[in-house]
Amino acid sequence: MEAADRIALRGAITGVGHFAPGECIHEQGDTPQGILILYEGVARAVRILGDGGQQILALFVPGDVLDCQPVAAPSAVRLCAVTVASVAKISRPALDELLRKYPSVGHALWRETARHAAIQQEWLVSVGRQNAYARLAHFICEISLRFRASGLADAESCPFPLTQCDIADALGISSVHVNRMLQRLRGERLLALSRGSLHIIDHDGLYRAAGFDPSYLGDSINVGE
Amino acid sequence: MEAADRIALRGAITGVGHFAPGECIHEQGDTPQGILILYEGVARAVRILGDGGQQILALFVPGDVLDCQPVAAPSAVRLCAVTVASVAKISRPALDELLRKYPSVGHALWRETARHAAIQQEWLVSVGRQNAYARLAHFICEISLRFRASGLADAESCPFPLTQCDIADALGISSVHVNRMLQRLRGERLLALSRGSLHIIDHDGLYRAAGFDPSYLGDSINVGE
DNA sequence: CGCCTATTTGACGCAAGTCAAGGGAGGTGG
DNA sequence: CCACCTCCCTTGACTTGCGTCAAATAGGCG
Repeated sequence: MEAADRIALRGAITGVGHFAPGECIHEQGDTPQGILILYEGVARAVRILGDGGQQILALFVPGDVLDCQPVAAPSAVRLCAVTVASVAKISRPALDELLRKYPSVGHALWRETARHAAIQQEWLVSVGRQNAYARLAHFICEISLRFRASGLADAESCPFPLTQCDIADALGISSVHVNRMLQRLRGERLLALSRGSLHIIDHDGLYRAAGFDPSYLGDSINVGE
Repeated sequence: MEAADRIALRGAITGVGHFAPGECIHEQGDTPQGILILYEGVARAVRILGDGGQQILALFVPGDVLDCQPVAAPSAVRLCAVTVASVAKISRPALDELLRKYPSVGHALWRETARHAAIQQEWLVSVGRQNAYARLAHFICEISLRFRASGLADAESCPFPLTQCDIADALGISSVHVNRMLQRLRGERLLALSRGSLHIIDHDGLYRAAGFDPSYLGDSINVGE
């Protein structure tokens, strides 16, 4: 994204919201009035199912656009803060104006939509074709890379704000089985994970266990401070 | 999509390709030179895995854009014809020109990207949180609706060009289990499926078994003849 | 008619789900 | 400063949905 576009995007912001962990940012079924950009913290998109279960469909780090769509339509997911989070909002009229004046911003947002579709596609491959062990390893690889890219993590260790139940809801397995597979990853000295902090011990080993290829993670639109 | 945009899009077409069933339209890892729009037939996007397995990530019907992305990047999937198919191509320079002259075409394509992301999201929910029975029912509901919307099916019956192995690769289960679940759907008198032709007997019953809500299927960009 | 591919069926094994109970760790209030 | 509560993690025992292997059957086509 060009510097001029970034400035234009920042100039179009019509409000900033602050959310506590677990708080709902946007409800499933409601129609979004504009787009939301995550500034600080971690958020997630989750589908609530009829039987009480839920599927986590995406995680967002600072710089990501939540539910990036060109037109207003009832949202198919609930957006929640995972950690304390702040979210910039660009209202629908402001967005229309912005897209009209700066067509390249539209392209950048389109690219952002495509980027999230690519990430979701990897999740689909992972959930569809890999066993729980590889799925968990893959998930952790992606998290650690995206957290690092967004400045949430340093080289040493990475914050990990998800419970094992959350991981289970993302991977489509049970939380008990997440625990079993985490034990295994720990036992194989691939990583350490405790008290909300992740440390990858054997980088290559973990990538190999996951069959992980990071090329699908492009650059986020990088809205900046 | 506006009529003017549709005309502009059609005018930008730089070539049409014809493909036999099973033939590869675009190879995984190659960088697309422009965008591809399916005119006739059915196509699919599939990820080839290292262990010989594969995951079908999308099905395309006439009017769909294959792998709709704003920028050229190595494709993460292989695109294959399922039936005999013809594909219109708009080369990268022609696309750039088109987007410059008709910004609203860009918005339509962006919407198409978002639409396919929404479909993929439903697949992720289905694969992640539903059992094989509901997954299969859901898949068949979607197929039949999309085929009908694109004019491939009439009210009576619907062409069904996929083998049970194909379904297995789409749903992330084994082909033997697809067979078992199909037997069950037949036994419950919800549908009939034989010799490449699908007939839904109990519409409501099938929707209920699948937990299917069709609202995620928006309109395709509808390029027309 | 014979080949090839897709479907069907059965037997068996395993990865993962479910249920249930116990143990920490942090937070809060007395 | 301790007691208690509430999440979350951990473990074990048992169950089951689905995978795998293998063989038989059925169509479609040259």
